[in-house]
Amino acid sequence: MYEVALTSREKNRDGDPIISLTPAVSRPDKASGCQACGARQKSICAALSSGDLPMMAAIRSDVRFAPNQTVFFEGDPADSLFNVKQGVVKLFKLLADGRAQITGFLFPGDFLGLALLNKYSYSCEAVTASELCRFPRVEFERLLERFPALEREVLSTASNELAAAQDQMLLLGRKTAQERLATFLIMMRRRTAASAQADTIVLPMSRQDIGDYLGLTIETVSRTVTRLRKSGTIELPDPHRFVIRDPEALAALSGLEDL
Amino acid sequence: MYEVALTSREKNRDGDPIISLTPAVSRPDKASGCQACGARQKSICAALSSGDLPMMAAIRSDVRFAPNQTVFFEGDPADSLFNVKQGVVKLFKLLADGRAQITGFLFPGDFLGLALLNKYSYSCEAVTASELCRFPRVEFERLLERFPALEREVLSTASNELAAAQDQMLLLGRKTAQERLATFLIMMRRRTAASAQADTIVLPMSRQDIGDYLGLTIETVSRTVTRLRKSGTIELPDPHRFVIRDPEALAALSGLEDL
DNA sequence: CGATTGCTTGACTGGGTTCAAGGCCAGTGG
DNA sequence: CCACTGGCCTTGAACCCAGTCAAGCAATCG
Repeated sequence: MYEVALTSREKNRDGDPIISLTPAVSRPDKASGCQACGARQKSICAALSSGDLPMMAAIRSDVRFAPNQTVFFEGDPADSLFNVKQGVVKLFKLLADGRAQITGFLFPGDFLGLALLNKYSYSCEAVTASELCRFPRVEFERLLERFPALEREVLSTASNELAAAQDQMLLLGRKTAQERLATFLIMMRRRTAASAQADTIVLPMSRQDIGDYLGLTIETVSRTVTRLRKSGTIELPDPHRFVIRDPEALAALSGLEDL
Repeated sequence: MYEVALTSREKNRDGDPIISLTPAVSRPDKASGCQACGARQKSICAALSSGDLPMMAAIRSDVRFAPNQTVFFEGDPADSLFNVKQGVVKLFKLLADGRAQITGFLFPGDFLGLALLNKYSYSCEAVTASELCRFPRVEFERLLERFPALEREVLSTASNELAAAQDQMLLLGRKTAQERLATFLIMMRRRTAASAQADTIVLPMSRQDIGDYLGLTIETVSRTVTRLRKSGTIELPDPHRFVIRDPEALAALSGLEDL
C-alpha cells in the first residue's frame, strides 16, 4: 500500500515532487454491468437506454480511494473521466505557497474530468472512502459521438456546474463569513434533500475543507458555526452533524432567495 | 429612446421593478451573411463549414447596445443566445442589497446564454457600445442537433469557461488585492495578445467594474493600481490604458505560472 | 461656467486572519 | 487500565488588510 498520509497541501509546502499515485485499492470491475449501479439514475448514464448501457459498461472500471487519497493532480494528463458512485470527493486548486481553494465537493452521481489541452486544471482528492466509475477519455469521446443524448447530458451537466461556479464567485467575492456558511449549509441541505431527516445534514469534510471551499480560515469557520449555534439557528450533536433548527433564519442570512 | 442611465445596481438599490428593456438600438439584420463577420473565426460559428453557415445565418439577427445598457436580467426567460461581435459586455450577479459580482467580461467572439430551466442565472450588460449576434434558443437547439460539430464546440466553450471560473474562484477565495489585480492584468493581456502593442492593454471597464470582478472596492483597486505604478511594474498614460513595464514582476505577483 | 462623473488619496475602522493555547477523543503502547 | 500522542475543533488576544467614510481633483457636459 502506498504512503498516502500527507495531504497534497503538505506535499506542496514541503516541495516534494508531485506525482500521481495509482489507486491504493483498485478493483477493475468491468464485468459488473451498470444496471445495478446505485448512482446510475443520478448520473449522466441516465441518458442511455438499458439497451445502450452495455456500450458504456464495456469501457468503464471501478476505482476506490481511501480518505485523503489523491485521484489526480492538477497538470496530470487528463486521460480519464469519472462518475462518483460512493463517497465524497473534492476538487481544488493550489497556489505555490500552499493556499488552497476547493472548487467543489462531489457526491454520488456527480461527474468529473472535463478538461482542455488534455491536462486536468484542478486536483481531485477523496474526502471519504470513495468509489469512482472510471472511463478512459478516448473511448468516452467515441461514446459521445455515438450517442448525442449522452453528449447533450454532458453539456447540461457542464452548464449546471457553470451556474454553480457563478454562484460560488458571488459568495467568494461579496459575501460575509456568516453569509458564506449559511449559503453552504443550505446548498448541502438541498443536495441531501428527500432523505429521512431532511434538517439534519452530515458534512463529512473537515473544517479545513469547509474553509478552503468558502475562502475562510478554520478559525473563522469554527467561530461562525459557534455563532449560528448560539443564536439557535443550528444545532451540533457532533462536529460533523448539523441540525438546522431555523431554516428561514438561515436563508435570510445566506442572501439566497429560497431554501 | 429608453431611459437607460441608471445602472442595474442603482435600480436594484432603489427597489424599482426589474424589467428587461428591449434594445434601444436594434437592427434586425438577418439578410447579411456570416461570411463577413469579423468575430466568426473566434467564435463557435467556426465549427460550421461555409456551406452550412447559411443555416445559422437564417436564424440570427444583430442587436446593438449602448454602454451600460442591459442585455438581459437574471431571472428573465432565457429565450436567446448571443455571440459578441463588437464591444465588451459583462455578466454579473447581484445580492439583494446591491452588492455585485461580475463573473466575466466578454469580448468579440465570446459566446453567452447557456442556461438551465429556461431562466438566465445572471445578468448581462454592455460595458462599451456593443453589437451582439442573437440566436433564438429553440432554433439554436435545433442547430445543435443537426450539427454535432457545433454542439462539440459549445461543450468545449463551456469547459473553457468552467476552467476559467475555477481560476476565478481561486482568485476570489485566496488571493490578496495585489495578486488579484496582477492576475487580472495578465489575463487581459492574454486576451489582447498578438496586437501591435502587446504590452499596452486598454481596459474599457470602470474601476467599479474591475472591483466587482475582483471582489474589491474601487478604492482598493485604485490604491493597488497606484502601488503597481509607483513600483514601476506598470504605467498609466490614462486611467484606462495600462502599459506593462515589467511582465515578469507582474507574473510573480499574480501567483500564476506564466504570463 | 457650474454640475456631474470617475478616479485618486487620506484617515480611520473593522471583519477576518494570525498566533497561541486548550479541550476532546480515538488510537497506541506500557 | 491509564498515560501518552496526534488529529481535529474551539476559543482568546492581537494584528492587519481591505473596507468605509470623506475630501479633493480632473475631465466632460449640459
